[in-house]
Amino acid sequence: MDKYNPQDIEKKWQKYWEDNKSFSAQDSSDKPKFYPLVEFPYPSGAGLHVGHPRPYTGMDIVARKKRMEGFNVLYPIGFDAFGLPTENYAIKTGRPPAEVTAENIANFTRQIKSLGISFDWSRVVDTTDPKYYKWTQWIFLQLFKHGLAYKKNMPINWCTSCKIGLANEEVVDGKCERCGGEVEKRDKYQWMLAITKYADKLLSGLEDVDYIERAKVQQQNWIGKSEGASVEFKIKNSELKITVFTTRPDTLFGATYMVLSPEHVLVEKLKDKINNFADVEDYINKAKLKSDLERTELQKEKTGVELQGIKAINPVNNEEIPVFVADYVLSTYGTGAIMAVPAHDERDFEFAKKYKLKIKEVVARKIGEMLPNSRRRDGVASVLEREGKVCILLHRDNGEYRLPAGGFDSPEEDDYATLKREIKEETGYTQFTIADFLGSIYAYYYATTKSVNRERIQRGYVVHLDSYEQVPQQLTKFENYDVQWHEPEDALALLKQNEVESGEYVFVERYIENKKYQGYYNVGVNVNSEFLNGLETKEAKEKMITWLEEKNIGKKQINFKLRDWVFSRQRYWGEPIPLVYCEKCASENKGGNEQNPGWFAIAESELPLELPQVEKYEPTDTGESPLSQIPEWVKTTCPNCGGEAKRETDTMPNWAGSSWYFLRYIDPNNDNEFASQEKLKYWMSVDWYNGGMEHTVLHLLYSRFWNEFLYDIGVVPTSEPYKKRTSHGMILAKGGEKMSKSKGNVVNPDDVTAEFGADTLRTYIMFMGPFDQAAEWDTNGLVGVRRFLDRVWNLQEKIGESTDGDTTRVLHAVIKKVTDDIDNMRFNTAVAKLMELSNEVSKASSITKEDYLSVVKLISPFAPHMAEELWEMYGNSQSISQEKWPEYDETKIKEDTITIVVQVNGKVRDSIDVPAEIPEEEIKKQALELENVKKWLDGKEPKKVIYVKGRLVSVVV
RNA sequence: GCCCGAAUGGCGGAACUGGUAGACGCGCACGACUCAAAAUCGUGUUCCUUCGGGAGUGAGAGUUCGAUUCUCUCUUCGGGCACCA
Repeated sequence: MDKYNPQDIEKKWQKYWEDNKSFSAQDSSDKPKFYPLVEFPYPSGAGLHVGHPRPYTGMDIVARKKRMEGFNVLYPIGFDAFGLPTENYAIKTGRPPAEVTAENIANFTRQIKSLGISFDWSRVVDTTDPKYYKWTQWIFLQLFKHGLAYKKNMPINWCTSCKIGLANEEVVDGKCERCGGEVEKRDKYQWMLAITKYADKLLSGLEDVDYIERAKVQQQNWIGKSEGASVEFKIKNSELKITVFTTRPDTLFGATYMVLSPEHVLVEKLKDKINNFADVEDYINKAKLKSDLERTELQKEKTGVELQGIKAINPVNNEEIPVFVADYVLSTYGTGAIMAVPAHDERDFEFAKKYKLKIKEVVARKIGEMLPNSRRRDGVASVLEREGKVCILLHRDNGEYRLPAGGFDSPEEDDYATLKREIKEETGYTQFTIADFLGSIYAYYYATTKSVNRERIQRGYVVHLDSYEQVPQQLTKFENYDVQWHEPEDALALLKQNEVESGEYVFVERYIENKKYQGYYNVGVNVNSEFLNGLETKEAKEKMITWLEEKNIGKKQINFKLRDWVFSRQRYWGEPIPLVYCEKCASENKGGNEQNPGWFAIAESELPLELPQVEKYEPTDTGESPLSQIPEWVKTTCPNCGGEAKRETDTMPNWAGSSWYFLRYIDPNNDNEFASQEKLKYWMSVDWYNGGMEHTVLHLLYSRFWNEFLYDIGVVPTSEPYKKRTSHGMILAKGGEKMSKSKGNVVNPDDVTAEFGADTLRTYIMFMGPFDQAAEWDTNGLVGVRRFLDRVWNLQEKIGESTDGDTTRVLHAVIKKVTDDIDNMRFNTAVAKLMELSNEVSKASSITKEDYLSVVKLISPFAPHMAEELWEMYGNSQSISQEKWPEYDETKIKEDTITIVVQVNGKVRDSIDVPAEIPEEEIKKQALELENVKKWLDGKEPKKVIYVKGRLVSVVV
């Protein structure tokens, strides 16, 4: 027998697969289809590192097994090759990006092929190939024609030292990634895609797909749907209005001021009426200078400036309220203005405290359950304090504890008067000052002292006792209390004894936790809100929206965090945007796109609009794309009037090519369509898409958006492109660091395959740990996996006349386990089971050829080269990848004799071997007769004997 | 701050639906083969122990005959979002 020699074997089979097109998918077949997908790589100059093979191998194992289970599998690969690293390399070396890209792709291809992944190499796509980006441009034109692309003035990141516009990803900690220079915002007209029009679809589409939960949650958060209302506030002595978005229209009565973002257009419009405009302008300029980072980092203290001379009118009570400009309000969310409700919003509360603005409470926390025959009696409660202790009253007859509290005697009585009266009556103290307000509670409860149900709004106060002098308590029949002083925590414990959650308990809790009133930011019951009083938040919202809609000053509104997609890059190495601008048509308002006067799509027959050759790839001083430096390319004729016109010189972001590549794999060489309808119907959707967590928001969302759009215009068969989405963990260098060129800790798969072989690399990467978790690279681990493969190879020696019973049983159990594990991407435990199987066979005296080949088939998705070689050696001509996946026989897994563990009081004391089908009574009897069990029973009668079938007997004494 | 996820031997990790914790691999120790070493094969390997046992899955409580698994509180680490009105 020859030794296992992966280097020779692997080259041989890679050539065989290539020559025989073993993994080419069939566009029509009787077999069911299966379309697995991995994210295609960016072909960098650095080549592959060991992180790349993880998703490729994982899905390869799934794909290979599916083929053996009789599926027609399309497992494609390609290259996402537009983008900055190549462009930056071109700038540095002056070499054309296309040339560099071709080299990198060739290298990546060689490396990926050396791993034995069963990709269909006849369908490779390259996003920089004009035959491919012809259709990227075509899709963009469809978006343009359907009103989903528009040009808008947007701030871009401008590096002051490189003098170029940077993509967001190139800005690291507010500095330029390349030179470390300052980055500032500059406004530029940019093409935008209206992804926000698909916000609802992108959100609801998540309900029907099988994505890992994290990916769904991240997308949901990114889309950020919130339901609420828009409300108009009039400005006093002006025709102008301030419109706000709020998720809490129920708190409108508590809106005591308004805030505009520094960028809000109204500030300029109100200029003449603002008495302190110089101050306001100064504040706005300072806010503009702050970078995004500073604005969010300096969130410790809120700042703002009042627009003096301006008052807004709260539409629900016609109160005049002040208006501020403050940068804690974002121009990019909602309407860029808010109504501030300091009592029920943490940020507004903080701001109001600082600028001493009115805080009006309109929502009270709700306590208890609605009781029948409730009687409303509002009142106050006081946390009466003295030397750090608080006053508690003990009822002499029923032992109930309470705080000094009571209801109002007359409608005119205010809180202070009620406190004064009640504290005197119940405690005899008369000298005190109000130290703090603790908020309101809306409570339903049973008043034991008076035997009635009550419904009450209770306002809580911290009351500081100034003198300990007591007048006699004014006891009545029901109010018969002893005054006690307790530490606040003890008081809380005593109040808790009342069993019913009381407002008073909550006040002492707030007293301890907050020390003072902090506002209430949750849902509750409306107070101080006229027609909303007594309503719970949900009903109050609805009633307020109805009221606003009736008065025509507001309406129900849904708002999203998702923003439109900035689609322009002032860069060379991207798809040219195939649009033309005609000044003449624009000024004469002739034809063209409604939202974009003067802009026209080029004729489809002119696609692809190819990237021209240029001398230099640097962006220009003005931040224009390098394409603007080629007059002969820019100059063109207007598709509308035939006159002179200019091409758009911006290019697309590199998210564009990857937003639809899964469609092109289906029909990669089609020159007439991006893919044939027939083929799309056969292959779509992608059955299983695996990728990195870093792409769950942008790439996944963008590609879902494009696919949903293409579905809406009737050119793809499914709304959602991916049925299932999983994620792989990163592979880290030793020490848990990320692998990076600068740290010099990158492991190149070429070195690993040269030393150990591709099959060892593949199997090791799968064995490292759970597929979806990060794993540390450890060369020692490779040794163990190589030993395993050597052992499997050497098991040939065991081939003989028979397989013994134990080995047969293990084989069938492993078939079951491995099949199940692959379906669930539990590759690490699948490999462990295969190792157990090979250990088992090593120990056995012999194994039949048929059973040995079953072992080889089970290993084939992990170590395909070795499996093919062994398969060939034992007289089979067809590739093992065409063979049938082993099936297990449940009856062969069953054991005749099983080991039952016997526990006494939860501790294992013995075990017995019994026939598998032993009756419960019999096993219990046997267990109790065991010497060890008798010893631990110590003569006592067992209280209980539990039998868990096939597992254990538990004896309880 | 908010929302997720995790924590198990010297190390990576395993454990079905609550039922013998530590599968599998690495490392280590001993043994076989060898003049010797490597490779390979075999045996052992959670900790403590008076060898009867006892303790043990980040910490503390709870439910249970029985908890790595379920509930609550806390600690640490990782990830995502972050003034989103």
